[in-house]
Order: sequence, then structure tokens, then C-alpha cells
Amino acid sequence: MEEKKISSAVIRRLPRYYRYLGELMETGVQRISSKELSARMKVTASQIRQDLNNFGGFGQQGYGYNVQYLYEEIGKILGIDREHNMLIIGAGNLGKAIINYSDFEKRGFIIKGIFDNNPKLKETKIRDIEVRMMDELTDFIRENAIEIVALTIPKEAAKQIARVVADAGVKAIWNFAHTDLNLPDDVIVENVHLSESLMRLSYTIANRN
Amino acid sequence: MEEKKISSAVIRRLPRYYRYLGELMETGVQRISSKELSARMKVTASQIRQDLNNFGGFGQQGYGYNVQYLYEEIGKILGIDREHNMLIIGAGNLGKAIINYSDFEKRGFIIKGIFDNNPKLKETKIRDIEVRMMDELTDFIRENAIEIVALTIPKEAAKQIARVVADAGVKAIWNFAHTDLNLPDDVIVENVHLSESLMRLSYTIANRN
DNA sequence: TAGATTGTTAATCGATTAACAATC
DNA sequence: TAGATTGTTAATCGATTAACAATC
Repeated sequence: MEEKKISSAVIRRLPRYYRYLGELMETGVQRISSKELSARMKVTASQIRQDLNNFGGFGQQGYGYNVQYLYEEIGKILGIDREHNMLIIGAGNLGKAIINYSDFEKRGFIIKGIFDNNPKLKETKIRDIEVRMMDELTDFIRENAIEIVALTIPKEAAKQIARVVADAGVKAIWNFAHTDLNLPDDVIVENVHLSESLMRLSYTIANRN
Repeated sequence: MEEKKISSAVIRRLPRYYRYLGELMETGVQRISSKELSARMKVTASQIRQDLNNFGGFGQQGYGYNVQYLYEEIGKILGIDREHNMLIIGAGNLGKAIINYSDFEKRGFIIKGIFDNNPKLKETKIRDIEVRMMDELTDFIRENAIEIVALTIPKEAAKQIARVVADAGVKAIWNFAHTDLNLPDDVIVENVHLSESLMRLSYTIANRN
């Protein structure tokens, strides 16, 4: 269906466009030119137009872009025009932070279940969602059509559980463990490596001019 | 001091090299060639050699790289050969996750204080670190030579507090709020935008071939 | 020494920016 | 219509990969 390959640089920027357009909508702005948006976002207008034209002509000469229309179109491109069933594995602080951040649910990422290996948490609830033990995992994924699994557990466990959930048929893993997961190519992995982020920050402190 | 500009693509990869070298050390590997490392990390050997040679010739022809030496040198480049005083603002789940993740402290990121605006948390402790109220913030930063502030608070508060801590003289902000912080150029900002990460994941689900 | 592998230059590839005709 | 601004092509810039002489 899609003809040309979209570069990952473009994909990285899409959610940021989406965020800015959402904020413009909230402040009642109805149209915006690539030039105005470029000033706000601190990227070139040329880049904005190039990026958007990977997906279609969303603007109009002499007018600019309709904010709400563009917002919705980017939402579709990002696949957040529909719901995604999600699972959190690891009911520690990081897991709880994701569970309690209601914006994800608003965007259609529905948390269907929480898993942990600590028996003390069995049948306790976080935001009305029951914490389950690992032996239920595979069945739960299949019965609830889980697409996304967030792994907020230590790296050794993450490597092992990643295989289990991949075998159970999830489409994507949101990996917070400090390791790479080596999985078949049809399983999508999106990494959030906080320690690497902190090291980049440290690099910039050490090497700023 | 530094002559040529290091590209951000290289900097993004450095912590990952560091992580792999650390794992090699743990498993007792003493030397490694760019070719072997490339197979493990799934990047080209050429890229590894180019990246490292931005900073110096760390290898030896016919031999490869000494794992421990390279690990330490990259540590120096990343600025984690010394301690950084750090502060967490926002004692919610995300803040607690950072506070309780002991690896950061091991790498020299010392959490000197925790701040929150909830009076109920006043003088409570998280991992033996007292939670303080916002009115103490500026003085505390100055008295404790705080270099890094992690912001794990909502976006409106983050924008405002970012200015306060920037004025108080911190070098860098580790920003977990779902917004960009517009600060003077001499304040480093490293963003962790979880919602953008989740949208990229969603994009990949929607557009995989 | 011969074999291995780096450091580095050159070639290629891809991403960003500039320019401008099309057009609202 | 005249002015504004897109969509898109061309030019530039930068990053990645390939190749190989240097050298351990």
C-alpha cells in the first residue's frame, strides 16, 4: 500500500508535530503556516513541508494548514485513531507511573492488565486493574487481544519474558529494561533506555563549548 | 579543546557502546574487534571504528580493542568518571522509580534531594532522602552544588520550575514532562517524552510491511 | 614473518535546506 | 487580482559504508 519508505528521522518528528498541533487547537488557533509552526518548533519550514508531504498534501497554497485537520491526519498516520490493548509487566514504580498516567488511555492505549512476579501483589489493584501472576500471562494475552506489552522489569527477566510475550503473539514491546531484546523481526521493539538518556545528558555537560 | 564537532548521531550511540562493553567485561571478555562487536550490536564495524576515532585511536591494528580500556575511555568521554549532584522534582511514581533505581547512583549520579509540592509528603523519606517543599528549592540547589535536575511533574509546573532551577544555576534538566522547555542556551535539556515513544511504537504497528 | 585489524580516506547514500513554479 | 504559501525539484550538507594502506 505505502509506496516509498518513510525515514525514521521523519517518524521521530511526527509525534512532536502532533503535540504542537494539539496545543494550538487548545489555544483556539485554527490555521497555521509552515513558517509560523517552524518558528514555534524551532525547525525549518522546509522540513515541516517535506515531512508532511511524505504522507500527502495536507495544506493549501496561500492559506497554510488547517490545524484540526492536520492534527487528525497525523493521528491517523500514527495509528492513534483506534484503540490498542496494552499490558504492563512489572508493578514497580515505573509500571505504576505508566498505569497512572491517564493521557495514554485518552490516546487509546487501554491498559487491560498488570502482571508481576511478587505473590504479595496478587489480586491487589492499581487504578482498578487487578495485578496478576506470571502463570496467567500467555492465556491473558490471547484472550484479551493484547497488542502492546510494556516491560518495566529488570533486564534478565525482561529478556526472558520478552520471548514469552512474543510467542504469545503481541505485536510490540515497549521496553524499559536496560538491555536490548533480540526477537524475531516481526515483533516491534521500542526502547526507552533511561540510563542512556542520562549519559547523553552527562556527555553534554562534560563537552559543552 | 575539542577540535571538530561530534555529531549527535555519534553521541546517541556512545552509551550503547558503553553498555555492551560493560557486559563484555562482566562475562570476562578482555579484547574485541570491531567486527565481533558489530555482530553483537548489529551495527557495521565501519561505523564503530568511525565513531570511536572521533575521540582517539583506542584500538591496535591486528589486535582489536581492549575491552576494559575502551570502557573506561568511553566513560570519560561521557563524563561519568566523576560524580554529578542531582535533584528529583516530583515524588510521584516516576520520581520514585528514578530514586530507587540504584544504577544511576553507581554511575555517579548522586541524588541529593527530592522536592514536591504536596505538604503531606513534607519530611517523609524515600530511600533515606528527605522530601522537601518547593520554597527551599533555590537555596538547596546553591548549597548542594546541584548540576542536574530531573523534572517528573506535570507540564505546566515543569515549564515554571524549569525557569526557577535554571536561574538557580543548574547545568542540565532531565525533562520527563510532556512539553518542551524553552530555556537559555546555556541550560542543557535532555527530554524523555514517553508519549512520543509510545506513538512511534503505534506508528510502527500501523505501518509495518 | 604472515595474518589480522585498525585508522583513515574516498565513495555512496540519505537527509536537510533552498529555491521557485504552481495555485489558492 | 495580488499576495501568500504550499508542494516539489534541485542543491547542499552530513552521515554511513566501503576500501585499503598502515601497522601491530
